Amino acid sequence: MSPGEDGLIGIPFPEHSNELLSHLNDQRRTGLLCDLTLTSRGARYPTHRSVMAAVSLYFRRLFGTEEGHGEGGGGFSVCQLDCVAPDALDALLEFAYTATLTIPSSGMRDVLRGAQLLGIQCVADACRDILGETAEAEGETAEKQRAQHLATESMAGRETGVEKGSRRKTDRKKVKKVESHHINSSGLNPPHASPISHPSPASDSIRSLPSTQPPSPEQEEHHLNSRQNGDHRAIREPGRGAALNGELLHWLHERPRIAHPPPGPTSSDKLSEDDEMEGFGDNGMIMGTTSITTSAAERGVATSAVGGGRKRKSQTPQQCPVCQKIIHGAGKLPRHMRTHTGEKPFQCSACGVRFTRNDKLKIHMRKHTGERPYPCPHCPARFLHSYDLKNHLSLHSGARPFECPLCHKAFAREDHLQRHRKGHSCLELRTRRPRRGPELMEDGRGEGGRRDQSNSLEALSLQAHSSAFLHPTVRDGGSGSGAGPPLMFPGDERSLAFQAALAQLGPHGLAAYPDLFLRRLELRGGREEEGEDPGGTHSPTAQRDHWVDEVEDENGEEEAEEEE
DNA sequence: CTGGGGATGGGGCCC
DNA sequence: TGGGCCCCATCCCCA
Repeated sequence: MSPGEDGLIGIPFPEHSNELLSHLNDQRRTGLLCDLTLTSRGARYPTHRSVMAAVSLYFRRLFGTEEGHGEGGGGFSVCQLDCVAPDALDALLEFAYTATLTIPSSGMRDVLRGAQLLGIQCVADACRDILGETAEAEGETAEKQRAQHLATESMAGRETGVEKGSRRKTDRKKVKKVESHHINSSGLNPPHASPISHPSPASDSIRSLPSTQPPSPEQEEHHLNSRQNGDHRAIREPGRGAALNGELLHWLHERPRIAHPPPGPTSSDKLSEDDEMEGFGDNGMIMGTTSITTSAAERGVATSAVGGGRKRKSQTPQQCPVCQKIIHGAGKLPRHMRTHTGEKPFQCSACGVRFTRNDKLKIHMRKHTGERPYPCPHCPARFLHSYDLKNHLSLHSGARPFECPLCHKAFAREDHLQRHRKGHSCLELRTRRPRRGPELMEDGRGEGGRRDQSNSLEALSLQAHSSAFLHPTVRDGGSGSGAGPPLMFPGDERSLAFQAALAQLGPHGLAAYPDLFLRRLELRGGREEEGEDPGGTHSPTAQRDHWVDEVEDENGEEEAEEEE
């Protein structure tokens, strides 16, 4: 490897993330390098600003705001979070440092509340899913409580706030952000929800603020419906009481509405017009895509929510008493339960094979009847399943939309890419640095081979926790913002917390994140001004392709250098 | 290791 | 609300 290769070789260390977390957790337990102490009702939790900024949107915004003061993360800080129950805070910290959330069911609500307050989306989602039904029951009361809180709440004193240092309040704007941030602590305002914050004299102690409740599914539904009905103003205008409060509450558990690529920096000013970005565009924060790995389910919800044409079916999620999993869809719980009981009530009359589901039996029966209802239009092949046909069709088209970002090998199927990624061949190939171009062109860059980065990167999307450590803007590269928003935003507060997190991760940490790796290439190439949309197109896909091509061109150039 | 077929479980839509 | 049907993601197995 030549010196010029820095940043180009991505050698994944799958265990690194875990080890890193483990070490950080050790440091936390021993207080080593801890530069932030969270307190809750007397309990103190030493932690690391970088970690908290990486895992929590709340802190990300908070520290991003503070960076402007030159604090640089060097000052020892105390953040009083009395609004988060100590047990919940403890659980959330455990999650942050271990990727595992361990909580008693009785404490679920507190954890949910804390996750919402701190902007830990995946935890909030998980808790909310589990609490879905019961939260509904409390919805009305909680709503009233929040409305009352909003009317009466006031800022917690700065001495309880984030920085106990002597940082001057030179920037009223920034102070205001922190203030609204504290409202968040009580009324669940987002740190940047300034348009609807209620700055008030810092008189009340944060401890005096009653605890808050997470929004119920009904509230979310109401909110969603409002959005769907185009009634955006109703929930955006300040001073709308409960409805406004609902909007405030929504900021942290904003789910991805759709899989379409979030706009890059160049289109951020359009965010406010986008349904999914509503309420955040004015902050320039890409919030609607906070969630990380959009599951198929989430994408489904997203589609129905934004598609406009489809109504969002009111589904009452049911919780599996065995695995606690929330099963969506009416009548789906019995079906799910059979996966636990092993009950297979549907038996094939021909061969006696039993199935847990009758639709599977029906498909199975096609074997006996010879029915293959999915014929390939290009060849005589016929298939039992539609997805088999889909897979098969990729053979005809030659499309290999799933490409390994490390070795650039392209696959026709996502699961094959995943399998490839799990193995070591990828690492091996990449280390050898085979010639790229022609091979790739044959494999996946043909007509249909215009790689679908959306799928490709999405397939490589990080595990939930790891993703939670990535800045949303970066994570969203997987779902399409890959329009090439730069990894860092010079002068942008978003970058600072993220950089801090990266610093904590170290260079190897980056290698563990494929899409990050790609973006690092871009940065390294001195393309920070990418945000200016140099390609002249605002098409996310076009931009992404353009961007990826340039990255590869860059690789090619460096290979040439290497040969020299 | 890769390509391909099949199995499994979950969610959405519809009745 | 339950269930049928379908699609999807993922996993497993085999050549």
